[in-house]
Amino acid sequence: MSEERRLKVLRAIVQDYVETSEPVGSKALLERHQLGVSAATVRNDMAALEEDGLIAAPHTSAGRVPTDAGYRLFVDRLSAVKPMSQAERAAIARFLEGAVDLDDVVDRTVRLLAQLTRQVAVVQYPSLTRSTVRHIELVPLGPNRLMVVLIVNTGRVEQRVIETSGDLSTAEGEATLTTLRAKVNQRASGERLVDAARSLATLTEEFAPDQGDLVRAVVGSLEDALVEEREERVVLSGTANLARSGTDFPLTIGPVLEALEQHVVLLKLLGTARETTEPIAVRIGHENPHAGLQATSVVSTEYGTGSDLVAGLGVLGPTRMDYPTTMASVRAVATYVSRILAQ
Amino acid sequence: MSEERRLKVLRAIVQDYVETSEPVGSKALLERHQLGVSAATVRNDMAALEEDGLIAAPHTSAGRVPTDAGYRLFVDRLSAVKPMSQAERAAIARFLEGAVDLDDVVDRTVRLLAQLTRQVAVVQYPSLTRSTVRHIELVPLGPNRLMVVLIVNTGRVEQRVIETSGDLSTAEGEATLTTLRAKVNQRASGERLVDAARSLATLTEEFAPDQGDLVRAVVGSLEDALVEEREERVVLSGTANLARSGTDFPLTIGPVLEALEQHVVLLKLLGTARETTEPIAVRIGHENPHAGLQATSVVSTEYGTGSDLVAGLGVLGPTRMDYPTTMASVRAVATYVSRILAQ
DNA sequence: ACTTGGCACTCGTAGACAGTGAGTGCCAGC
DNA sequence: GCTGGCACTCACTGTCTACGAGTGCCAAGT
Repeated sequence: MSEERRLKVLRAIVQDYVETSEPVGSKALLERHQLGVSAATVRNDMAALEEDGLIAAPHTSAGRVPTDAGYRLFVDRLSAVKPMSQAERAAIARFLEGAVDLDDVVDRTVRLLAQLTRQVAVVQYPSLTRSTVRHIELVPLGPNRLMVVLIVNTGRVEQRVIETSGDLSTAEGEATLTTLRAKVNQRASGERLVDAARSLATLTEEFAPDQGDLVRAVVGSLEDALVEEREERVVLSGTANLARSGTDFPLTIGPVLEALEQHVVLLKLLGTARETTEPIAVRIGHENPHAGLQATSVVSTEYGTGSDLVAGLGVLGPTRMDYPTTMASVRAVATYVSRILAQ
Repeated sequence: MSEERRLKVLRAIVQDYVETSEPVGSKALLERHQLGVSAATVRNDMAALEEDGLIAAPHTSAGRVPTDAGYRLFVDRLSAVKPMSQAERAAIARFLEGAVDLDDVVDRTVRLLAQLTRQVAVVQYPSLTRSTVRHIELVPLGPNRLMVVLIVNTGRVEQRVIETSGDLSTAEGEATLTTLRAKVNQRASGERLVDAARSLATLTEEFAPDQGDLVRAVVGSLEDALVEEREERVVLSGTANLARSGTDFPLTIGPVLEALEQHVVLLKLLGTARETTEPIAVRIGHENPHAGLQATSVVSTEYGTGSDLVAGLGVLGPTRMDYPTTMASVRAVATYVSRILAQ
């Protein structure tokens, strides 16, 4: 019994099932693929595949459907990422190039990805980890309220509002603020975020004790913003595609939507993309940690400019998904958005 | 035939249908409400109501279901906003008070609203229309790229990146930038956004012709940001509730999700809230302009601090919705978030 | 002029039942 | 190890029936 032909059969099953979304039987397989063997032989192979847990029958005497393990094997060994046409690549590039700022880049990326794959697209905001501080601004909002604005070289802006104990509206208060603004920028500008945080920590010493509270408050809030990496934000698009995906699983669409609302879950999904050695990570069905996503697959990858700016991006859809083309789209979009970000 | 009793019947039908999500017949109505009349009488009344287009029968010999017009009458004349308990109000206030910045306020608001109403919540970011400019920062990102940051007194930050023709990295370029930064702030700081835009328009005259390009570019981008009110952003939460809402309309959930992704549509929905005189606007079924939302209702209102800071907020759900309690939740959340924003 | 009880009628729903066909498993032969 | 053949299993479909919820209408009562 040729191992090779068995895999061919598995591949044919996956392809047919993805296309028709119906369990595929031995006869249908013969019609649609030139396997050069008879139906009975295919049946034997299918029995073996079922034995191995790669396919399963929903019920007696229906066709077979790939299991998660079957998809996994298909993705790992039976498929190649489908190359995209030159025209498609050009269209992607053109669409992304119209972006005016970082928000717009991310926005366009996520929309594009959703449209290309006709699935739910998830894009993480570029992380600040390796970025540097461009500028820090302190804006008084009232006698006891101060807004701290952190501008990063990638174009991201972080803002915090803090309550101060001393009165800022007095002449003395304003003077302190001016000094503080200058010193903070002197220490932090141009530094990497982690370094800036470290450097700011010792700033309190340079001020009189009675200004200590204000300085501590400002520095504390900056450290927060710098270290906590709070801007681990994600954007998503194409949720409507979930409803469209065949009569496949409109029943379990609820849990999926719930999972999508918990951005922490999405971040974890995209984060694990970095743990693999593969350029494109695929997580299939039960391989997903989250309970609501066990009927879905996630195709994700990294994007960004070198080691400077790294984030994740990907799509989520039913396990019955066209992996080769989806992977191609994800890869292409990641490539081009990285290029745009590099300017 | 007492007009009054007929309305009582309509109210009973709406209430029962909202609760059971099944067409309600004359008999069931008698069991659950003390109407003091017989089934036959109720039937006559129901026939009259159907004649008036207030209720309809899904098919012969099933119960009746309210029409959009029926809900409308119910909301306008047959129901009162259900007051919330002191404990609930306290819980809302406590939850919102934990917010650390504007983003967080909006985020918490939308989550809270979704959870309270068990529906899809939509919150618009506070609009800048009446706000004033706090500060403008010009940050060079490279020899030919400049980031313009606009900080508004409400705490919002807008950013744009522009390409410049002249080289900014020369000494001369930096000097121009410094001057420009000073002049721009001098003219715009403290002004209302529209006024600032007007005031900036004449700025070009103060610079040498060869700097005109740069100045024009910066001013143009600021005017964009100031006038275009691009930060008409909306956030939403609770989309998973759509799936849960009975076996009501999981069929048409697709179009709804699509509509929700088009933020322009949502903005328009919230915007029209301001056109009514009612404190809380209710748009029912076909009253919605968007085709995908004709099976849904929107309950929305304004929030913000006086005339200074006004935006919309609301929830969206199936037309079969508990209007009195939903309206109560929307009103309460709007009240408290306004209070928080007023500080 | 309403209200009421009664009654015939309509249909949607649920259950039973048989027929059909896709698909399988197995076996004997090549 | 492949192939054709054959019996078997079930899901699916369509039809038929019985049931019951609910209506519309009418004649009688207040």
